[in-house]
Amino acid sequence: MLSTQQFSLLLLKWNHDFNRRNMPWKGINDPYKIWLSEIILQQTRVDQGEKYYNSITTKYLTVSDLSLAKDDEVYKLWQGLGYYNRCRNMLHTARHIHQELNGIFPKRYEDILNLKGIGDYTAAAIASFAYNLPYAVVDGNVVRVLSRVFGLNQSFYDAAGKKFFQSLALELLNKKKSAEYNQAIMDLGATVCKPQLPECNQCPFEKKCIAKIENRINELPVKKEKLKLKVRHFHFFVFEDKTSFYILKRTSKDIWNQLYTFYMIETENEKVKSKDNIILKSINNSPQVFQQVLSHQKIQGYFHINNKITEKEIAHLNVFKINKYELEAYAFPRLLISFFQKNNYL
DNA sequence: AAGCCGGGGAC
DNA sequence: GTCCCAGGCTT
Repeated sequence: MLSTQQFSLLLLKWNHDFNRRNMPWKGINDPYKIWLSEIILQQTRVDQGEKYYNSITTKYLTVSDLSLAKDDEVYKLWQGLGYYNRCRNMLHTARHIHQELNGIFPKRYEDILNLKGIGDYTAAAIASFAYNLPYAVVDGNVVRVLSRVFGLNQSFYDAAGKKFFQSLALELLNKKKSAEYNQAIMDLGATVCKPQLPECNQCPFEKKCIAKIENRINELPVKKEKLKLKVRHFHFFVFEDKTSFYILKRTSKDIWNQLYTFYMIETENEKVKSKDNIILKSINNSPQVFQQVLSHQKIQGYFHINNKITEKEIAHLNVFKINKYELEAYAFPRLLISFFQKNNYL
């Protein structure tokens, strides 16, 4: 059995000798940029998040710069990244720091944790990377590495499991080199101890890894129960003239909050019944159909074009008029981007 | 505790 | 198709 000292030693040696992973935020200590990178990377692959990190940090050099930006401008930069409440919380926190904290990022773990959009993982990441404070990160990478190396059948997806892994991770943490250690274990998980086809021959724990020894690599970590896909039917009504579209901003707690779409209704199936909306007397009944599969729902998008509607009727809807050349100023869901591209608007 | 929130890359 | 990603918030 591996002692905590051995674990840390082997990990740091691997990090020094073999880890060549490089990312724009790696090794920096600006809490603002570290915070941005961590928010962007929540449930998001490094490859996917990197260009968003670059564009946001290029446009807003400090947290105060970001705090002064317009919502729509920032959401536009976030477009396509998903989990849009992260963007909402990010703006809230930037403005809180600018207005209430004189633009100074908090330095204590508890204060960092209290910021909107920051949970256990992100607080530990910022505290260790920016200030080298002794807090252990527990993300998907860490759970996978620890589960395999120590052969843990504990699930991470309940309160007891979270506590268990956080406790173990803290015990293993090299308290004097928390930044280096935390980065190393995540890098190991991302580049060697991968979810599928891990490269055990490059792993410093190969000879000690319980999962490897007992041939349980594919069983660990204990998987999260997969959620069943709910199918939803969204009917979009494209009101347009030569130069303009009518769009609206979504403001419910539903999917795509704060993004823009056409006027839309949701129905039980692919059919729109006249009772579904009295305004839509003359809907086009052969819409363009686009589908988007998300992790938790499948969305069928029906785009009804050439709708006959008067200005007076439009006034009853929640929409406003934009010029077609303004499309690039608004953040749209992927599904609408597909529609715009297919019809050569983008 | 369970549900909800996007989108995409690797296989 | 399946898995899962530098998770967190709401109910």
